Amino acid sequence: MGQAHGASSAGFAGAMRWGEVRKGGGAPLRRRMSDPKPGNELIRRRHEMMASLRARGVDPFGTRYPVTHWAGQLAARLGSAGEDELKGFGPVAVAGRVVAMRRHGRTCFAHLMDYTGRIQLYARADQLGAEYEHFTDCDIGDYVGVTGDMFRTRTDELTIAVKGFTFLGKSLRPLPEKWHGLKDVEARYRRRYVDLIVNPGTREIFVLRSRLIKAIREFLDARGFLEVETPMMQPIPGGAAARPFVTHHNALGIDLYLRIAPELYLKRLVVGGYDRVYEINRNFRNEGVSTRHNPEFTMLEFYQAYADHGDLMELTEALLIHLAQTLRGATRVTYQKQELDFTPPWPRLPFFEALSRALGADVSPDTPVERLRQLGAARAVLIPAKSECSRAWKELFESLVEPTLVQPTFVIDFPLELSPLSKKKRDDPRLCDRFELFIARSEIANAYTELNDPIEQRERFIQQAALRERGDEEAHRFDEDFIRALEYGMPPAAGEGIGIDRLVMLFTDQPSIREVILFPHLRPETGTQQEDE
RNA sequence: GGGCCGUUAGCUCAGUUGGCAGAGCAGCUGACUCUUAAUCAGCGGGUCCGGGGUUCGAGUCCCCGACGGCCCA
Repeated sequence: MGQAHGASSAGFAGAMRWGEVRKGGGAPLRRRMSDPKPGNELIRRRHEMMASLRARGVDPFGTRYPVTHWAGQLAARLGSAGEDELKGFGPVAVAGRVVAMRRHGRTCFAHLMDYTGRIQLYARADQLGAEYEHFTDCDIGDYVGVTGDMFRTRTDELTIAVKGFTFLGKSLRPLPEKWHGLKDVEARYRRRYVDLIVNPGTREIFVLRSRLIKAIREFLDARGFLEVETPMMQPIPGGAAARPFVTHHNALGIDLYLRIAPELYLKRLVVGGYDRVYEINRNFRNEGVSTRHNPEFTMLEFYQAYADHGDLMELTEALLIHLAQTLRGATRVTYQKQELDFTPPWPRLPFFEALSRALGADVSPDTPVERLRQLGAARAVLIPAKSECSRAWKELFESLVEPTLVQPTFVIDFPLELSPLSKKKRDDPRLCDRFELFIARSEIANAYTELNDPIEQRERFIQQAALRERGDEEAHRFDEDFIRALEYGMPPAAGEGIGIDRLVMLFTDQPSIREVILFPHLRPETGTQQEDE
C-alpha cells in the first residue's frame, strides 16, 4: 500500500483547493468552525485511499448495481430461518453504506446499511483472494455493493458471506462517532444528510411525517375530497392575518407575495363547483422563528360545501383518531411525558367562557377594554394602552387560556372581530361560527363556517382596511376578485386549516418544529461580508 | 427585540486558583480465520468560534462581534 500513498498525493493536492472556495466571485467564504482544517489528516487519508484504489484499477465511484435484496427484507424473510433454509436461499446482492468495520487479520466483519435496515457482512481472505484487500480498504461511510450467501454466525446473527465486492461511492469525509452519533443541534440542522446517516431517530421522524400526510390524503380522498393546487405566488396575500414575503416578477414587472394561506383560492374553487377540495402545501409567513414557528410551514386546508363548523369538529375528531391509530396504533399518545387522549367527543369550550374562567370574572364581547386591562394586570398580563378589545382578547387568551389546553379541546364562539372571513353566529352577532383546536398547549387547527354573503364580506374587508390604515400590518387586504367570485354565488360551506408540522410534532413526540422539518430555516452559515453596515 | 446558557481534535465531552491542551470513539502501524461499542501493543491528530483588552503568562478574566439553544416579548 506504500506506493499507493505516493501516487495519491498529487491527486489529492489537485482535488483539494480549500483556499479557493468562492461565492459568485465575491469574498471568500468563512470556513465553519466545525469543518475540518485544510489538509485534515482523516480527509487526506480518504483521498489517498481513493487514489490507491484507482492505482489498482478499482473505480471508487461505481455505477448501476443490480440489487436483489434489501437488508430489512432479508431480516424479515430469514430472521428465524434454519440452517437448511439459509443454505437453499441462494445468492444475494445488496448495496448500501458501510457503517462498521471489524478487521481480524484474514477475516473481517462489517455492517452494511441501506434504507430498510442493516445487515452484517463476513469476508475471508481465503474466499475473496485479491479482492479481500479491497474489502478491508473500505472506509466507514463508503457505498458498496456485495454479493454472497446467507448464513448465521455462532452468535446467531444473520450474515452475508461475501463472495463479490464493488465500490459504488467513496466517502471522503469522516462520519460522526458510532456510539454518540451527531448531537450538536446546529450541525444536525445544517448538515441534515449527516444527521440522517447516523441518527436512526431522525430518519424515523421523516418516515412518519410522510406516512402521516399519506394517511390524511387517504382519509379525505375516501370522503370525496379533491386534491388541488392553488398559487403559491399571489398578487394579494389573503386568507390569514400575517405579514407576507415579497418577491418580484421581472417579465410582468409586478411584485408578488408568497402566500400566507390558500384560503381565498380554495373558496373560489368551491364557487366553481368543486364541493369538496383540499390542498396540502407550504405557507410562508414573515415572522420570527421559534420552537413552534418556521417561516415556511405545511398546512392542510379543506372545504366542504353544505356543511358547517360543527360538522368539521366531528370530521376533525375522526381524522385525528384515524391518524393516531394508523401511526401509533392507539387512541392515546404520549407527548413530552403527557398522555394525550384522542377519544371523542372533545370538549367544546366557548371563547369568553374560557377567558372568564381564566380571569376569575365574567367577561363578554361587551366588556370594556379598560376592564380587560385591569383583569389582565392582576394576572401579570400586560395589555398596552390604547389597545383595541380584539388585541386584549388575543393577549389574554394566549397568555392565560392556551397554556391550560393540554387535552384536545375545541375553543368555539370566537369574537367576530378576529374572524373576517367567517359567518356570523345567528343568535349572537358579536360572535362567529368558528373553532380552533388546541392540543398540548398548541393551536393545531382553525376552522369556520364560511361567510358566503358577498355584501357582508365586502363590509368586513372594509373594516380590515380601516385597521390596516391604523397601522395593523396583519389586517386582511381587500380582494376585489374574491368578492366578485362570491357574487356569482357560493354554497354554504365550512373550511379548516390544520398545521401539519405541529401534528407531526405530536405524533413523533418532538418539542421543536425544527425537528420535524428536514431543512429548518437558520441564518446562513457563512457571512457575506459584502454588505458592511 | 430582551435575558440566560453554549461554541475545545472528525464525533462525544473533560479542562482545577490564570501556569506545557486531555480522554473515549474514529484514524494510522503491527498482531489476530465467528466478531459485533471486537481485543491487545504502539503512534499521529488542536485557528480552544472570531476580534480586541488586562497580565510576565489567557481555553480560563474583561469588552465587542458571529452562530446556535432555551425562556420571554
